[in-house]
Amino acid sequence: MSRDALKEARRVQLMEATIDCIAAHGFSDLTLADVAKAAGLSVGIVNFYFKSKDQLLIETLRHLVDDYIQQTNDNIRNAGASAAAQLDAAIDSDFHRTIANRKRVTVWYAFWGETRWRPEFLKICQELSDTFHAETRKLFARLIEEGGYRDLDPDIIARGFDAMIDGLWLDMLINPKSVDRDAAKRVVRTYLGGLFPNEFGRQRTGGAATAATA
Amino acid sequence: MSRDALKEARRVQLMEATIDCIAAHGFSDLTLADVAKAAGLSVGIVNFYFKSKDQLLIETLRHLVDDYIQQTNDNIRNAGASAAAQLDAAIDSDFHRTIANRKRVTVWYAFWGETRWRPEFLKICQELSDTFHAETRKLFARLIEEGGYRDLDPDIIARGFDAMIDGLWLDMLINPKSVDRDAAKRVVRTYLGGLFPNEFGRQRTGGAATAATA
Amino acid sequence: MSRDALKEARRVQLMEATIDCIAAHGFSDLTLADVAKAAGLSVGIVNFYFKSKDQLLIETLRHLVDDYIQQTNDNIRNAGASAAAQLDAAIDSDFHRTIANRKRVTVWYAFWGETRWRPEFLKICQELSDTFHAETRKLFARLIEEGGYRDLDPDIIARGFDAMIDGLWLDMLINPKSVDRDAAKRVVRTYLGGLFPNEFGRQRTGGAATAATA
Amino acid sequence: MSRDALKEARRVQLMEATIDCIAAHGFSDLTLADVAKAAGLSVGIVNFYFKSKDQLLIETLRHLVDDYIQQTNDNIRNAGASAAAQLDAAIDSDFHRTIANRKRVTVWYAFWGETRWRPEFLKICQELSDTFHAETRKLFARLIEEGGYRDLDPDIIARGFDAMIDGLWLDMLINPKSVDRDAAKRVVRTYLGGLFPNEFGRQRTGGAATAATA
DNA sequence: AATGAATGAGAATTCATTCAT
DNA sequence: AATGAATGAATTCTCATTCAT
Repeated sequence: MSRDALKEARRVQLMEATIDCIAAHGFSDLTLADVAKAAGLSVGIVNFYFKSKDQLLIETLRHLVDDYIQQTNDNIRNAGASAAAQLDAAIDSDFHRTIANRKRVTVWYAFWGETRWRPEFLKICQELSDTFHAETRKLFARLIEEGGYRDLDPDIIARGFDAMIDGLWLDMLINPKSVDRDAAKRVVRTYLGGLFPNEFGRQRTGGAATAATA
Repeated sequence: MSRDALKEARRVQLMEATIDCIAAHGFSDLTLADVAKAAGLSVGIVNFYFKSKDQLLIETLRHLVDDYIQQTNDNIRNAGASAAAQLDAAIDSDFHRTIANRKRVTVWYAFWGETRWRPEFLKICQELSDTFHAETRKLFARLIEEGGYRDLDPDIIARGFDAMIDGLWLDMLINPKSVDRDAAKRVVRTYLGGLFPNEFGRQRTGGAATAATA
Repeated sequence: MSRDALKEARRVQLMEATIDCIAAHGFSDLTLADVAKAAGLSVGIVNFYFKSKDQLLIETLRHLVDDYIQQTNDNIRNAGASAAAQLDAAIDSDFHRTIANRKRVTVWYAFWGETRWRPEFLKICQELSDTFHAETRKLFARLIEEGGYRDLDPDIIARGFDAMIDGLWLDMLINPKSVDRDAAKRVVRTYLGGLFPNEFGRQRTGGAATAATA
Repeated sequence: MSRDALKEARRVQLMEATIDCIAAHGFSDLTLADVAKAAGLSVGIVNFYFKSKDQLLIETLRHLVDDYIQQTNDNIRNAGASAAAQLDAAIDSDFHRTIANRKRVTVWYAFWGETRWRPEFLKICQELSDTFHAETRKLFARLIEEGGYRDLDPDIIARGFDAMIDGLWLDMLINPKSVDRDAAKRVVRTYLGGLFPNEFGRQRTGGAATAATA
C-alpha cells in the first residue's frame, strides 16, 4: 500500500473509532484518548492525523454523510425504473440495518444535537438535507406524473417524507421496543398510501413491493 | 413568599438559565459558571440547589417536558370537541412560536443528542413520547370513528404524525429558511389530508380550519 | 484583610513564586505546576488568578520592573543633593545585594532572552530602559554643569553608563568569581573617573564617596 | 566531498537552521520539527546527527562562539600594529553588521538567558568571556605602556570595555531605534576618550581613526 | 442562604525521540 | 543516509465540586 493510501486508511480508521466512541459514550464525553484506544493507537495520534478534535469531528460527520449518500444512492439505483419502485427502495434503504442501526442513529442524533453551535456541522447537515430533499422531490414529482395524480405538491410531500423518516429514527432511538424497522416502514407507507393509493395503498404488511414494481 | 416557594423559584430560575445557556453555547460547552452568571448568582449556588450538574440537567429536561405537556394540553383543550378540531389544534400548538421557536427546538435536540447515554434523560423522553403517542392515537381513533373511516390503523398513523413533527423540528433547526412554521403545518396537514380527505383534504394553503371545525 | 487585598496578596505570592522558579529551573522549563507548588497552592490556582501562563509572566516582569524602579529611586533619594552623590548612590544601588543578587540577575537575563518574541515583554523593558536613560542623562547633565565640564555629551555618557551596568550584570551571571559587587563598582567608577576626574578620579578602592559628597 | 566532510556540512546546515529558528521564533518555542524544516530535511534527522536537542543547542552555541572569535581575530589582525589601532578595530568589529546584527544579538541573548541552568552553555560562555577578557586586557596593558599612562588598571578597564559592549548589544535589542551601530561606537569611544585622551579623546563624531593609527 | 476562593482530576495538545522502511 | 509515522510523557488549561466565611 502506498504511503498516501496508508495515511488515508489511518484517517478512516480513526473516524470509525470516533463513531464507535460516540455511540458508546456520547458526544460530550468523547475523549481523544478513548478514540485512540479504540483505534488501537497511541494518544498523540489523533492530533497527528487531524489538526484538532474539532477537525476530527467535522471530518467524521462528513464521512458519515458520504457513507449515507453512497449507500442510499446504490440502493435506489438497484431498484426498478418507476418512481414508485425507487421510493419504495428509498424507504427500505433508510431503515436498512446497515443505515438505521442503533449505533448509526445514535451518532446522527449526537451530531444533530450539536449542530446549532458548530457552523461546520450545520453546513454539512444542510447540504445533506438539501441534497435529499431535491432527490425525493424529484421522485415524488415523477410519481405524481406517472400516476396521473392532481393537486399534489411534490415539495410538501417530500418534506413530510424526509421529516417522518428522521422522526422515526428518533423513535427508534428513544423507543426501540415500540418502533422497529418494519413498523417504521409501515408508518411511512401508510403516509404514502393516503396520497398515492394505487402505488402504496392498502398493504399494511407486505410492503409496496407488488404495486411498486408493477 | 414561603421558604419552600422561594426555594422552588430559585430552582426554576436556575433551570431557565440552563436552558438559555444550552441554547446560547451548546450542551457540551455548558458550564455551571455560565449558568450561575446567567441567573445572576454565584458559582457555588448550583451545587447548593441541585446535587450535581447532572441533576440540574435532568431536572431541567423534566421542566422542559412539563412545560411542553401543559402548553399542549391547554391548546388542545381550548379547541372544539371533535377529534379533527383537536388534532388541528395540536398541529397549531406544536408549531406555535412559544413551543417550536428556535431556542426551544435547539434545546430539545441538544437533550435528544445526549439521551442515549443518560438513562434518566431517556426515561423522561420515553415518558413524554409514550404519553403523546397514547394521546394522539386516541385522537386518531376517534377521528376514524367519527369520520367513518375503515382499514386505518390509529397506532400507525399516530406514530407517523408524531415522527413527522419531530422531523420537521429538525428541519427548522437545520434549514430555518426552507421550513418555517406555516410550511411545516401545511406538510402535516397534507399527510392527514391523504388519509382523512373529508377533514383535512383539499386545503393546501388555508389550513384545515374550515373542515376541522365543521 | 479585605477580599481584594487578599486577592492581590495571592497574586504577588504567585509572581514571587514565579521568580523563584525561573531562578531555580530556568525560563523554558518553567511549569505552572512548579509555580503552584512553590507557592504552596494547587495546580489550578494560577489559571484562576491569571488568565494564562503568558499573562503571569507579563505581570511578573512588570512586578520585577516596579520593584527595581522603586528601590533605585529610594536609594537615590536618600543620597546627597549633588549629581555626583546621586550617581554614586545609583552605582551602589545597582550593585546592592537586594538588587543585583544572583537570583535577580538570573531572572532579568531570562526575561531579556525572551524579549525579542514577546511584544509585551519588549514594551515593558523598553519603558524601563527609557525611564532610566532619561534619569541618568539628567544626572550627567547636572554633573557636567555642576562640575563645569565642557565638550561632554550627557546622552552618550548615560548610555555607556547604563550599558556598562547591564554588561557587568552579565559578567556576574557568567563569571561570578571574577566579577563581584565591589569589582563591578570599581569598573564603573573608573569609567566615570576618566570623564569626571574631580568627582570620580583617583580613587580605585574607596569609592567616590569622599569626592562625591564633598 | 568525503563522507566526513559531508557529515560536517549537514551538521553546520542544521546548526545554522537552529540559529535561524531561534532568531525567528525564540528559544522556548524552538522545535526540532522547525529546525528540520528550515534545513529542508526530515524530522528524524536532527536526532541522527546530534544525540539530542540539548546536544544540538550546545554545539550551536559553540558554533556561534567560534564564528565570533574567528571574525574578531581577523578584524583585529588586519588593523595597524599599535594597541590603539587594534582596540579601535575591535570596537568596529564588535558593532560590524556581520557580528552585531539583530539576528545574532537576539540569539546571543537567547543563549545567555538560558545559561544559568545549562552547565554546558555556561562553560562555553565563560570560556569566551575569559578569552576575550584576556585579549582586551592585553591590549589595554599595551596601550597604557605605549601611551605612557600611569595609575590605570588594564584589568578593570578591560572589564568595563567588555561589559559596555554587551550592554550596548542589549540596547540594540531593546531599543534599536535609539541605539544604532554608530551611536554604540561613539559611546565606547567616549569611555576610552576619558581614560586615553591622546588616543581616543576629543573626537565625538569621526571615530578614533586619526589618533589611533598615528 | 449565598458567596467565591481553592482544589484537583481530567482533557487537548505538543513534541522529543524512536524505529521500521 | 534519510524519512516520517508512531509513541507517550509532559504541560496548559478547564471546570465541577467543596467549604470557610
